[in-house]
Amino acid sequence: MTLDGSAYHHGDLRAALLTEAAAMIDEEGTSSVTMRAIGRRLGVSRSAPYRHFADKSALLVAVAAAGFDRLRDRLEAVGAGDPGAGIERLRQIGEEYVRFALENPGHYRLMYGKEAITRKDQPELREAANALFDELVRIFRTHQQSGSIKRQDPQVQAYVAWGAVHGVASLLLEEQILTAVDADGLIRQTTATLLDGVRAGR
Amino acid sequence: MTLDGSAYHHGDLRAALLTEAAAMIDEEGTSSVTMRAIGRRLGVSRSAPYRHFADKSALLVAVAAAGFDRLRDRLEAVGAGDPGAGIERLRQIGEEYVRFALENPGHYRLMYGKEAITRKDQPELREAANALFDELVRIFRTHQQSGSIKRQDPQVQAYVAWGAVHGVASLLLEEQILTAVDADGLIRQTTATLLDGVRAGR
DNA sequence: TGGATAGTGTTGACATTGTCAACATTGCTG
DNA sequence: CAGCAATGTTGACAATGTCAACACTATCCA
Repeated sequence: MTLDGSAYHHGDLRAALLTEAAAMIDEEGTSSVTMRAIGRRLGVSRSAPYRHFADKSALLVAVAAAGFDRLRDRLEAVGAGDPGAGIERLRQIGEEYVRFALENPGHYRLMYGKEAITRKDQPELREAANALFDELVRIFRTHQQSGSIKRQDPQVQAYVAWGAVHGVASLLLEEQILTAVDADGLIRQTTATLLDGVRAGR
Repeated sequence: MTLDGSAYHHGDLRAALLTEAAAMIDEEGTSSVTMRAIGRRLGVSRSAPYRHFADKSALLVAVAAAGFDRLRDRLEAVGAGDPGAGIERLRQIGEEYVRFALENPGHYRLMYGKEAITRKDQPELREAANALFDELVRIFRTHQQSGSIKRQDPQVQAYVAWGAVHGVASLLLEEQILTAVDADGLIRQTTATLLDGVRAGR
């Protein structure tokens, strides 16, 4: 590969496509991502992406999967400096989850919106989401063993928690929440209610 | 309007567009709704819908709003024959909510997916969603007065509950749930956790 | 009654988009 | 250095949303 600016080959177009698509999605929504537009922004022709992704849907799937990876990294980092912080870490993780969604609205929407992504089970996306979920289950299992939360199927417990934070994040993103309601307070009460519902010893 | 089959005018195209679009959405997803396809199914030309909706987005907004209305009707009907059924009604409403989502997957996705709907605050959709929310708030307020649940801002309480059922519905819809997990059990545990978290007297 | 007029539906046209095929350029490997 | 695989470009095409110009119909008023 050449290093001068007039390179015929881009260098690392695949990675550039992923970050540029993510940026466009957060700036102007998924519908603003067209093959021509993304090519223009990267100084590349409209069909160059086809050398790296089978079609537009595959590109979006990869972007969504990368989103799950980033989200997982952020959640893993919560309380990493203070291990064994007890049940409080659960609350912090839940709040970090919602924060991620609010900071990356378009990206987050894509992660859950299969609309823009044509059928065909996309294992890449499924696996990224599952990795995030497994992390959650592990945390719940740990807290069950330490006796701080109810002993229930940790998978179901994790799904309930995941659903709750995802739901609130989704409502906030879609601006379904009245402006009179304080978003931070809503997020806090969501995690608080969840913890009250799952805490051991009634 | 004429009554023979070769009518130039459809009769009630507006209503037909709404139900047909909803049907197509649940059958093959929002992306399958094209002006040409819906016209074909209704025996009408591609641009006939423009006499009733400003553009495709406006049609989808109307479909989504109708979805919120139908959902509200169903939730209002829960326990209507057994008034004052206590806190148990909350659980039933939550479960009915998820059931609606699972029975109308495409329609439900559209209600919350602003992707397919181009910007421009669509007051019709906002109002339909708010009507549903107001109904929820009223129910929580009632239960607070009867002393069965914690005295908190009922709006926030309603948002937490709404978010939780919406989140679980969304995970189920997007097939983000492992097949080994029982969907009915997950739904029940969601409402149970929520109620435990909100019940008065710890 | 009959004709104006607004409402409703149709066809033609155009720009945009995703995608494929054919071709061009580059980098790497023997 | 020859050749081959990887990567990028342009031309073309079908599908789509949408608008303008035109056609048909119902309704209401003189």
